[in-house]
Amino acid sequence: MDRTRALTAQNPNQTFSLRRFCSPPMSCSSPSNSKLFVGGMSWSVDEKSLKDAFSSFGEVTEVKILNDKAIGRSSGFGFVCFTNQPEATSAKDAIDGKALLGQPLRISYALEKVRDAPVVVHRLSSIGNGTSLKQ
DNA sequence: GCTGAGCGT
Repeated sequence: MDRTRALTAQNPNQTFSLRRFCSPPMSCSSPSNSKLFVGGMSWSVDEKSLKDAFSSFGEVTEVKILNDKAIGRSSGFGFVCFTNQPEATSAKDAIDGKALLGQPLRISYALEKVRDAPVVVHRLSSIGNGTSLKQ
């Protein structure tokens, strides 16, 4: 009669796979190009280290590491450009989550930062409107 | 022997 275990609606042993399911490229994974954003690495990582780590998965054509803005801390995030997208994706999926110099790295697709002006007016050569007939 | 999110001239 005595149930040693009360049938509670919740089982303490039921582990819910509450893992991050933001993996599917349906959220914000819009790899415009083989540009990858590397961050979360130690503030002592160099470009050659990242390039060496990324070049192991593909040919890295662009490697850039930026430094902080105000405090001027060591560089903690950077950008890596591959010659191909599959290589970048492979490297991202491979290095992303790993630890470099003892710190976990965070790799994501870099935002297409246009260094040119966001507005391309390129001058309007339609001033005369074509029919400049002045009667 | 520092401090840990974010996207570059």
